[in-house]
Amino acid sequence: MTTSTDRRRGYAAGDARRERILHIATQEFAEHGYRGTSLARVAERAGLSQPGLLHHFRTKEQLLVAVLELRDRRDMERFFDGDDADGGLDVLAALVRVVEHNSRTPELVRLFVVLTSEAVTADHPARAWARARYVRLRTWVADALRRAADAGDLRADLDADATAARIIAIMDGLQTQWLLDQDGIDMPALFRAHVDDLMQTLRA
Amino acid sequence: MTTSTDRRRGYAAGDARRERILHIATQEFAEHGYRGTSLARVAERAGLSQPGLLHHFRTKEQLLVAVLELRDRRDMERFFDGDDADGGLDVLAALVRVVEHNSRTPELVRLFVVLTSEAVTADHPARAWARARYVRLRTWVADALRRAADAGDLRADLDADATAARIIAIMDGLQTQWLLDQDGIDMPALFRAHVDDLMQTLRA
DNA sequence: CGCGATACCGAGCACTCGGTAGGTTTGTTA
DNA sequence: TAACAAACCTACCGAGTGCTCGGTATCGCG
Repeated sequence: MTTSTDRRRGYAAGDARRERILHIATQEFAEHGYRGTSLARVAERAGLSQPGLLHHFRTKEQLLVAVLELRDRRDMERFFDGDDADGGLDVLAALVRVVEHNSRTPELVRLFVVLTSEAVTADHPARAWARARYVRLRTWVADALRRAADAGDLRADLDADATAARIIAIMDGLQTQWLLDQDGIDMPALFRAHVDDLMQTLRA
Repeated sequence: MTTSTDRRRGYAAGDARRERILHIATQEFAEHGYRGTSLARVAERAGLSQPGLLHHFRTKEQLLVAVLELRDRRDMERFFDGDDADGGLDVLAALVRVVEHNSRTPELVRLFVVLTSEAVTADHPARAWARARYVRLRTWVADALRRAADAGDLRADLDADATAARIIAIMDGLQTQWLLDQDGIDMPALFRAHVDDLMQTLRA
């Protein structure tokens, strides 16, 4: 089961196994999507039987949720590590660093691109997650932009919500193009150029 | 089989049936992706048996290819209809119109978003198509931008390839956000704002 | 009319899917 | 050490997958 908040003591072997399962499931979901991933294959790679896997995660959907929760948690930790607090304009620099980091971990980028887009199909278990994630991201970037405007770093009349949506859109769009042609697309450079142009337009 | 260039005479019933199958398959692929779509369901909705469907399209993959070819053809016709020829700066206005049209046909947008992203997974039959489509789109927008620069409408030092990649990225990124929250995201307005900013930055 | 191509259908193939039932072994704790 | 939960296993299920085989009925042309 393993929701994000359970404190179990003992049974270290089980915990280790769950961790390994999540690691492998992350790879499989990234490479084949949710529908294209089979529990049997995940189980085989994790070194147990398929019912053995279902002992730890009762359904395929619960496995997916656990993978997404773990990744969200990891990403949050990573992001609010180097520079935390409010930030304001720093958020743009932080996003550039995120894109640079992403360009070194294509498998995790693939996970988000594949699952997010798969989630726009009917009755997909990750739909609510994808939607909530976008709301969270947009709100978060928009708030930072507003703080930057209040601090006088950006024009007071900027449309923070629209700008946030556009920044996130370009991150996502570049990821797709980059995954299909990693040699032909310089994702970090393209994103940095966009942020530079944005600064030029929005500077107070 | 029905490749894009075959001129068969007679057998109107078969042609009509194929057209209907393609129409339904387009909907199914858009709603469930390639992996989530079943031939049996497409056949049922088209009013024939599953082997009957496979008589017209020998494999699931061939059905997908036929759907993609038809859509590419339709889109090209639509786009090069109102204003054709070179265009230069007109291309940006044309792209704005495309986005506005897209906002009225969410199912077709979904088709591209779902299949393109599914295509970044391993061994996906639409991978080559998605990659080639991006190369084509980028080249096409970049060429138009270069013509606009040559004509003196845009700065001579603009990076046409990078700008083209970014424009397409934002179109795609906005589509994903919009599909997940059609009421919360004003896709045409956001794209138009981006193009306006771009013009301001790149005007000669 | 004759003849080949087209347009199907029913049955079934070999396989995979997520999930269940019921059991044994291993580990932890009182 | 007794009690119990966790960590598996084998065996299996029903449903669904894309696809094939072998047929038949119909269509269109010479």
